[in-house]
Amino acid sequence: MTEREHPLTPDAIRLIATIAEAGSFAAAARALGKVPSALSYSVRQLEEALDVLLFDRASRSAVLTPAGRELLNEGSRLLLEIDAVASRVKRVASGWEGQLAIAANALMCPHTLLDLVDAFYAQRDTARLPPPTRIRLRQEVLSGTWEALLSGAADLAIGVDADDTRNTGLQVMPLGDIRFVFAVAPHHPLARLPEPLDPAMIRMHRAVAIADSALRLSPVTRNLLPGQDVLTVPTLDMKIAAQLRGLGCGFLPEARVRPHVERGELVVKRTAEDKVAQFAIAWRSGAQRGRALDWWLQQLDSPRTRAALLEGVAP
Amino acid sequence: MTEREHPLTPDAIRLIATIAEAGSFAAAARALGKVPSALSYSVRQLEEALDVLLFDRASRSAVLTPAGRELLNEGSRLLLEIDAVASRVKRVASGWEGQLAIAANALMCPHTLLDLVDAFYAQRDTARLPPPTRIRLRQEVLSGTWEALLSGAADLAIGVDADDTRNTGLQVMPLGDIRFVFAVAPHHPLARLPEPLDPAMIRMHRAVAIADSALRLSPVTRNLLPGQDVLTVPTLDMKIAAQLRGLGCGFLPEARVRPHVERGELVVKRTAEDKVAQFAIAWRSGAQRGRALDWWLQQLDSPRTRAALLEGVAP
DNA sequence: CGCGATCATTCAAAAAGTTTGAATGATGAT
DNA sequence: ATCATCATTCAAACTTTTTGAATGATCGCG
Repeated sequence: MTEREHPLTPDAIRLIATIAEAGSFAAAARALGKVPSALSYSVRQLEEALDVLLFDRASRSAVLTPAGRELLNEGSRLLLEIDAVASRVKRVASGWEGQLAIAANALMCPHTLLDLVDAFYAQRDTARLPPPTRIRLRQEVLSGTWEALLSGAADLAIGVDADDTRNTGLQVMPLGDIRFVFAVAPHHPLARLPEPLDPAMIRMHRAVAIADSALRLSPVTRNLLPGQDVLTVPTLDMKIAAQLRGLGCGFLPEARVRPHVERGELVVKRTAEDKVAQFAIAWRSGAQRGRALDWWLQQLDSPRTRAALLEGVAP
Repeated sequence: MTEREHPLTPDAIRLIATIAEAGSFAAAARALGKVPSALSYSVRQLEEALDVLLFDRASRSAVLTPAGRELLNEGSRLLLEIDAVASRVKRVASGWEGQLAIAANALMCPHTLLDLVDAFYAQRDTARLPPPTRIRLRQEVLSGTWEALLSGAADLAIGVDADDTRNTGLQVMPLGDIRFVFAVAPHHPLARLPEPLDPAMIRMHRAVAIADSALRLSPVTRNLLPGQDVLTVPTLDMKIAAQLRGLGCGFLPEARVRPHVERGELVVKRTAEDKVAQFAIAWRSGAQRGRALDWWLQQLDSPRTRAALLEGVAP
């Protein structure tokens, strides 16, 4: 004898809902084109399997018990989810990925990323439904973007270091450059010194750096001079905030701090050499390419979108 | 002919999961005590109903298609939810409410409320499960607590004004008193004046009041002298913060501001008369009393718990 | 390359589950 | 008190699922 089948089927839930709505077994039977005894039989099967009375039998009309009402409430929600799963399975069968994980370098403009997510979900197919693919957006710092891609935690990486050569099994296309400037608060001692700043003078002041989000590295930073004090923060925004408060000095993406510079809240100081970093987009080439990844790669192929990611200019 | 039944039943999902886990229809059939053709028939029914191929038929072993994998993932989650609903329906049948809405006066100590919620959910029955009742905790100000109860939005009200007589269809039991003190920041002008404070002097300074959360009232406040300027804030914490900053003056619950007074951050000034408010607990007596409401009323029957609610002392 | 074991699928027959229709007792409206 | 409508029970009929046999395909092994 095989395992007993689960009684809480979508049709069982719909039956309870229909009876409750119709007010009686007889009325529900008429609505369903069945005879009342068929409903009586099915409800009894469900009640016996759950070991719970769903309808009050003392009354002639169909009155739900508290448990019956609970089943009605929770069951209605379940039906919606079951329909959603069925719909989603059909969509995946049509070529969409179930989910797409995107690792974005923290230097990428978050507004532009969210604009892209918005545009992705604004798509409508012939059934007027958005793509079924669940986008998982994650933000990484420094080598964390590569890390997420190589480890399989991400399918697409936006803003990987173009000079990094760890690209086995990946496809890469250029994204563009980000120009960095050395910035301090107006009341910071370095703000008053002549340009270009002497490295020895820089070393005497605390740097503000972002902790690398790469999983296996201990918190380590870049662009630090040997022996320099350092304040480590988790995000670029906090780095900017710290430097605005004069808590330290360091390089910041020029586009992101331009408004602060224009308002006199930060001072840009030239250093011995300009600092420009080159970025790229990378994705795993092994797995079959779905429609969601296709769409994102197509968007990222646009110079305008790339510029927006790098500079924070709306596309 | 009646409407076609929904194909995504719990047993259908389990079947797909069993085949995927076993690696072949034949192995799954052996595991289920059935013949392979029964599985072949059921899978085909499901695939035809969804109009989706779930298994790759080119291979002899059972390989899921992307859609099949999606069904497996989402279906596993659905099964857990379906089981949870069945379990919950059984629990409700045993006397627990599906949910219990509690409206607490903002003057009640939030930590004590959360302690009670913790203790409620820490209960375990013979099946080692917590109560199935979902607690909906809401915070109200002034007559909002009564309002929530009378309107049916809440089943239990903690901290209703004992002097309010709108208790038709409700049961009430006393909770206790809250002593209020008139407090200002040390640098506030009223801080330097002799006691008891002259009402004319109080009227010349802005009061800080909390907006009444009662639904149908326009924002109106209590304990204001005619013609007095008033800053209205949404919460007691913000009222305290505003008064700490010297933004205004007014009555505050003595227990809640005692630490600030002890640290010299607020100054208590005597006024023409002491202010003590009496509070009560009320619940709707019409509906049958479930085990969750029973539990809460039992807890609130304790003088120690009441004191904790009023004074912020841990029970 | 040939052979044997195992696989999935098809199909007729059998078994199990659901529905029908008749009968019965109960309830509510008049 | 009477009548219409209700839910339930049960045997018969209908529908769905499972079985067992047959078939063609695939994979591993010698």
